[in-house]
Amino acid sequence: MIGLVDCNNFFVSCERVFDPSLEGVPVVVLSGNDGCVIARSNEAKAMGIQMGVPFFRVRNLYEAGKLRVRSANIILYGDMSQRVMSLVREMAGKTVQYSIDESFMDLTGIQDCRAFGVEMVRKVKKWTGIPVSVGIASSMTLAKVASKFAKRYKGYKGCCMIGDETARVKALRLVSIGDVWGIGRQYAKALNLRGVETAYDFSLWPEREVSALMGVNGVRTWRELNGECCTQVTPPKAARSATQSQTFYKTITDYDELAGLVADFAATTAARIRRHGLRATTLAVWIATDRYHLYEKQYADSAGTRFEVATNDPRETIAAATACLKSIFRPGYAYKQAGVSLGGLQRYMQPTLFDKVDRQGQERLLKSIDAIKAREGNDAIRIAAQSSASAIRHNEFRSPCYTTVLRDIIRVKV
DNA sequence: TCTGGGGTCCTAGGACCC
DNA sequence: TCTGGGGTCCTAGGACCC
Repeated sequence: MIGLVDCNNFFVSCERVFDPSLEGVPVVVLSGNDGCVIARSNEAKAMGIQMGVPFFRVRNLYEAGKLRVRSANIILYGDMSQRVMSLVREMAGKTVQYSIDESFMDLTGIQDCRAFGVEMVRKVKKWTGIPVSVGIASSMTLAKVASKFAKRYKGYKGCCMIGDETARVKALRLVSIGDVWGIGRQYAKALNLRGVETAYDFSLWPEREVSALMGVNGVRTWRELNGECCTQVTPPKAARSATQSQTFYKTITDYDELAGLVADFAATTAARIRRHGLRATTLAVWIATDRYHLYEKQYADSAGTRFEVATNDPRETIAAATACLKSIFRPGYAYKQAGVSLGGLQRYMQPTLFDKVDRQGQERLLKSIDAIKAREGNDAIRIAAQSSASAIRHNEFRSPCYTTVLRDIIRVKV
């Protein structure tokens, strides 16, 4: 059997661990720049607040004291995630983390899967403060379905298992096709048009028709709903690309200001892949004006380039990103978004015959920079071209980094 | 009705996920 | 006034090869 552990309303739950006054009341967590709602407590969901809704649409609720609000604190959530996931690994053995708040588990060999799941829910809550749900079934897609039921009905004590054919059919009849993992908005619409309302309707379709409409991924989802296991719990492959992008709180018209931010993206993305021992062979830069303000002059473009020798040196990524930016920047526009993406990531470096860079010296320098950052903080050392993207981020409702920054550690009154 | 056949590589765009 | 950010995979089509 395959299990899925899923943290309930994860970002909100993290905030609640350190601020119990958020317990039992409507809470939302906002995206970067406090743009839109990216997590909701059950109480906030019950008020009808939708995922992804712009904050200004619900700000009145906050001002009326009916809604509590937090800016996203990814450092805190990342650390809490590690605590939960390491405990899950310890209990289940073979696991694969699927996202910041979900892990799949291979439960082969476990006698009483449901009892195991119930115990996991209890233990994770007790040890980390985070409430989780566990879904168990013969395939990943069905385990996803099961975890939704575990959340929906209190009687399951946090763990639902789809263990036989009767349970499978009963469950699929209760799930709308759009709520199935792998069926997004477009396919849900297309399927509704063809008379498919529930996951069960879909599971009865002939495989040929599924294949014609949705290709190989659709067939995989269809088979998994029918109980066949098509995806194994295997370690994730190394990342193939890494991106950093930002929607700015204000618009930017000045080239130098934009170039400083793009340089910062290029440098931090390089640092990120370096931490994973990866190098990039391609780089792309994109910029765009405010797509929501159509009465303003619109412009968006991107440009890419290729590295002769795969690199994770911020000096090289900054130089490449700056050249790309120069080729697409048009004066007279108010830019609202920009991003840098490194692609073709690989573990090895193949030097070329005419490479002019001293690669060993480069490696030594980068190691020294990383060591200084590790000791003195991320902002202790930077390339002159970089400005600070985080400095222009707007976060009105930021909570402290309780678990990762010493001065933010929680105080207990005596 | 008719068009050779079999490949590879790259890119852009579209679907999906959290 | 104010609308996120980070990914994956597949497919179709074009350029090119023999």
